[in-house]
Amino acid sequence: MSKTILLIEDNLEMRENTAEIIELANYEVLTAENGKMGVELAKEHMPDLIICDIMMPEMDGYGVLYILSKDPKTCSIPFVFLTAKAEKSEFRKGMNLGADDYVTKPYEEMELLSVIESRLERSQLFKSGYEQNITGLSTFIDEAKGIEELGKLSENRKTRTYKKKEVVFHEGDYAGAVYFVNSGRVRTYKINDDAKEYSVDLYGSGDFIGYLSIFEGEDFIETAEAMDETEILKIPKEDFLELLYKNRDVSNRFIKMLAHNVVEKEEKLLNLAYDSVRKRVADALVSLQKKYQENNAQDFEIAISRNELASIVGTSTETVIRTLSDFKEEGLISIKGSKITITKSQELECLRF
Amino acid sequence: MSKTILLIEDNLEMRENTAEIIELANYEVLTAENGKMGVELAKEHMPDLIICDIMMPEMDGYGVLYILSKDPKTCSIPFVFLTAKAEKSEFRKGMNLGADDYVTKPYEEMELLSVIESRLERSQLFKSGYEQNITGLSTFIDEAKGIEELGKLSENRKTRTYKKKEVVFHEGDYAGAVYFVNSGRVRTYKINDDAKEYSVDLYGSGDFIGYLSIFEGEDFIETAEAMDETEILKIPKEDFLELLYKNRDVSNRFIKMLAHNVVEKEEKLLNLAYDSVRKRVADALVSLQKKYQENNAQDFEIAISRNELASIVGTSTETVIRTLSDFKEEGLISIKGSKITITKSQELECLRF
DNA sequence: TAACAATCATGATAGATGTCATATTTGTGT
DNA sequence: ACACAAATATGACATCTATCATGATTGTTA
Repeated sequence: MSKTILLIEDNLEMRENTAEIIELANYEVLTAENGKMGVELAKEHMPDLIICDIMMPEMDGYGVLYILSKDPKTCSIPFVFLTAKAEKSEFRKGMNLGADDYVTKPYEEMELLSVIESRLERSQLFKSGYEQNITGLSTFIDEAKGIEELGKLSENRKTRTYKKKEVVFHEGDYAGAVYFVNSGRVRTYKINDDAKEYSVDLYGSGDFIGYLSIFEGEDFIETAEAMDETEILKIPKEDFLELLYKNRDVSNRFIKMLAHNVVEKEEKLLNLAYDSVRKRVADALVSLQKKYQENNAQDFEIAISRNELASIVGTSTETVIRTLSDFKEEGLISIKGSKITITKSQELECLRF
Repeated sequence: MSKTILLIEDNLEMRENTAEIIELANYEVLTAENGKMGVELAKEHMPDLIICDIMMPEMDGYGVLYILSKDPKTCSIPFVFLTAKAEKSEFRKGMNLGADDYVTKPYEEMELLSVIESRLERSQLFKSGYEQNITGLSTFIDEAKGIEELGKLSENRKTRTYKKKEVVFHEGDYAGAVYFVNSGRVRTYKINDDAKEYSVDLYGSGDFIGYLSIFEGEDFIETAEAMDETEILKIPKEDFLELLYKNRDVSNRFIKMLAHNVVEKEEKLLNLAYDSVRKRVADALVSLQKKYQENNAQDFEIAISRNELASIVGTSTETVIRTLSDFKEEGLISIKGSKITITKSQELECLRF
């Protein structure tokens, strides 16, 4: 699906010219002839990028940026100024307001297009999980492969392959890097005083791991373990933080992602406190399916050991096994070896007792 | 300790002039007369900021930036180009390489100094992001309090007083504002299908409430209820977001706080999954004391109903009451009416069974 | 393919916690 | 100070879950 770009520009000729260029590059273009209309269109259509003139009647470009960056819905849309004002003071004013980039008129086609492309790619990086309707555990990056910025990060770096059950990092290890999953699955868990594991999060391809520890202190606060044969890229924390802080839209997406993560955990706490194991197992199965099923493939098999499932649900392995047996008898799932297939997802999802 | 700035500039007069200006602003200055020397000095002294000319013999500014940004040691040093080339193409080339800013010659003193200052400030924030220790949620606010902007927020606004048990906002209400606790205590809770409450968070004076909902959607995702007579300030979400986004400092702290919040919830999940009610009640008491005891006052009484305590622990009221009775018999706490005083905090904290 | 280890499955049982009932105490308002 | 509602305390019992034991199945490796 092609990206939508909102162009706000008062000059008719300029607007049509620019729109044409962008359309030729296969983007969808929305145009607005003044700031007010621009803001309205932005809120209504949620474009992937906004290009905006500064000098305009009704409302100037600074005003547009100001308004849009105060709304959590629109604050993380990349914003590029397009203007004849090449003067320093103007440049500084725009950047201070939080513009992501600046293109001065007259521009060359290539210049404009390269700015568009690089901004879109960057913002793609931190698409937050809930925007993509992923339930379950935090996926805050998707389609990360092939993205320029990340490409830069991974240049000259080796990916390493971890075997099933191999530990990526241990709780207490020095947290000098975050990890990026290229393929496979990883789970992170914490261990309590009785040596029981609780799975804190699950990750798939396109996810960063270990970023929380970076904000908490020197060391990793959890253990990460490959669930399959998994390919992982190691990224020094400096690089990660640079990527994170460099752009307004990226860091705003990160804030959203973290906020969503908190909410998700709170939800889990509520479930863990009062829901029966039966319901929690059902929830875990459904969210595992949603998380790892690709393109809604039919007959998706959930590949997870009873032990790992138990650590997600927060109960003993035997209890999980018993519950699965019950589900099987009731025809809600089918079991082939250690693989689980959900047969009645509707019923499983709505399970009350 | 004053910051060190590395100035790389081939023109003698320009170099001395600029160095003088920077020194007058109380920074320490290192100077290099060409790119090669600049790189060496940078690696040796690790300055806090680098100002670099573009056109130079031996190695030009782009080369310096390229080399330094490949080295993990030096890649996070803010890098500012200082140059006569005001042309767009040059500007873009530098920014694409990862320069943080651009100052064109001839510059005014104020311009240069303001760029230096803002870049140093910003890089300082990156550091604090993961190098500083943060203990609680309210720390964000404690620090924010000192920030001018927050003062402005509360000016000209009325506070409202809520009675004990009065609801500040309901789950499902439109989230058009966040709330700021001036005095008193507030708890937020969610309700599950069986109408059981789980206390998601506790707040005291100096805390913001309801900010998570703003990032999640239109409505509040939880209910907030005063635990005492409580004075609360209502802040429109636009104002809150302005405070948050306008200022790099604040948004950086906010990220830190959110990350910490996630970790805290994960910790709670681990406890809730495997710890006995006994241990969870003990933990809750200790953390309640830590949260609301002012200046380590002696004989601090925890004022909380058994019902509220149960919703924090995630268990039934009766079970909490039984556990408290046990603690009382064992001499760990004393109970006066509904008030609880911890008498052996050491033992309570280290409780295993 | 056979052998072996790991995982899965199930039974028996004890302990922890939830639920309902009821008595006692506390707090509040008049 | 009194009355009444609300909160706290305790008992009896049912239910859920963990634990330990043991057998069945699966998956892996030589």
